[in-house]
Amino acid sequence: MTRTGRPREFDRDEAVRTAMHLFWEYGYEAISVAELQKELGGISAASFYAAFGSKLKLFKEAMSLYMATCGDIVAPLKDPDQSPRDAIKQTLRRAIEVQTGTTHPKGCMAVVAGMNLSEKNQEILEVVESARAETRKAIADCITRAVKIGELPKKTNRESVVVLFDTFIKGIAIEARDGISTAALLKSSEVLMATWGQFA
Amino acid sequence: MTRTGRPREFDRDEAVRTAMHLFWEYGYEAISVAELQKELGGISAASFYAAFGSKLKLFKEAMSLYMATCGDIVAPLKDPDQSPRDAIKQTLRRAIEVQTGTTHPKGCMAVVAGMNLSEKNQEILEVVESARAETRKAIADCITRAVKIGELPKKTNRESVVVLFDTFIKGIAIEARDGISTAALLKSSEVLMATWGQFA
DNA sequence: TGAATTATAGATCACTCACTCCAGAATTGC
DNA sequence: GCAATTCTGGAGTGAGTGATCTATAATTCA
Repeated sequence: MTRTGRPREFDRDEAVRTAMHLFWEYGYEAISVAELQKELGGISAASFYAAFGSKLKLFKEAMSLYMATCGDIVAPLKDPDQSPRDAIKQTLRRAIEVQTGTTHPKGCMAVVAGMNLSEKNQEILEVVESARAETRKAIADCITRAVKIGELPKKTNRESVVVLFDTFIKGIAIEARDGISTAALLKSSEVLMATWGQFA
Repeated sequence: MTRTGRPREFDRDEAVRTAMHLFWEYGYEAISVAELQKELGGISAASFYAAFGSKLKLFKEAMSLYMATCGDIVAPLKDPDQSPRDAIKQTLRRAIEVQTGTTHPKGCMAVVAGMNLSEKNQEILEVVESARAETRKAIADCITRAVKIGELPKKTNRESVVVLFDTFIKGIAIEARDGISTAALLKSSEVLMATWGQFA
């Protein structure tokens, strides 16, 4: 079933990817629709709204793309065949490598893209907060599993451990923005992981 | 030496404090001058600019106030009579208690207030980044002192330890914004501190 | 009292914001 | 060819942006 009507003159998927990078770099409010139009190939306002509906909808699409690609650092945590300890280790490594990467903006989009919002754009807050909650949930499930299979003692204060790792992961976003190197963050994550046996 | 001319009809210091809270809550760009005027007691634009010069200058004043008051979590680190370990412990506690406090916005102003900036306001970036760098520097000096006085082994990879604590502290800002409790963060900071002896 | 100084209210500046409308162009199905 | 459909450029929307202007009000000092 071919689509009728005049064909779009730009690649929609590529445009969403570009928009993701722009929102990631500047945040929702600090990148204007006019700038998006320009960066998306100099498309007109009419084309922009015909293709994406609104700035808000485009952001949601960009955020979904992010979570499905760069932002998917929690995949190892969900693998039931993997040891929880190794899974956390890998998730830390992935978070650091993505957030300090050079092929895209620094930091975690879920942390940095919806930080400064005026009253009228509070809906964006829900989008980024639920994205951040996903990561936290995945860590919590992993730690629960670690206790269940005996990799952590039964008496472990699970919440403390979850919050410890989650806080570190969220902090990476700021460190990356401040230019802290991949190597330095990886080493500090090793120090953090070396404490696994200490948890009580 | 009394000041001549018509006296200001609002309390300038209180206005800067109010502005600090607004910038802290919404970030630099997401709070407009018009809103600032309204919250500062319904002052006119003329009064605003006569008192503060510009939005940028008011932000700088607000940031200075923040660093001198709420944001001053690093004071313990600079006390040469205090054990570095206790100093770090106290700084973590202060960071958590301030950032999850209920008398002001959540999170660290240096982290959250200048996150989303358009090209024209990059000067704000320098302000917040240098504020964040202050904290990092204070931690680094403290860890150096810890090694010097033998509280940490000479072979300690200092940068890793500094980045570990700094990342955790910066992460608190995000956790606080996400509603993680003071208690949960304090417990996770204790878990983190329990690893002090592990550093190698 | 009157000059000097400073703060005020209110109008206004050029510009940007997200978004819409319209007429025409490019495609598909018949 | 022709209707139906979709996308395009360009003009334009009202509301909001940070900042300035003018005229006037309130104060100190002489």
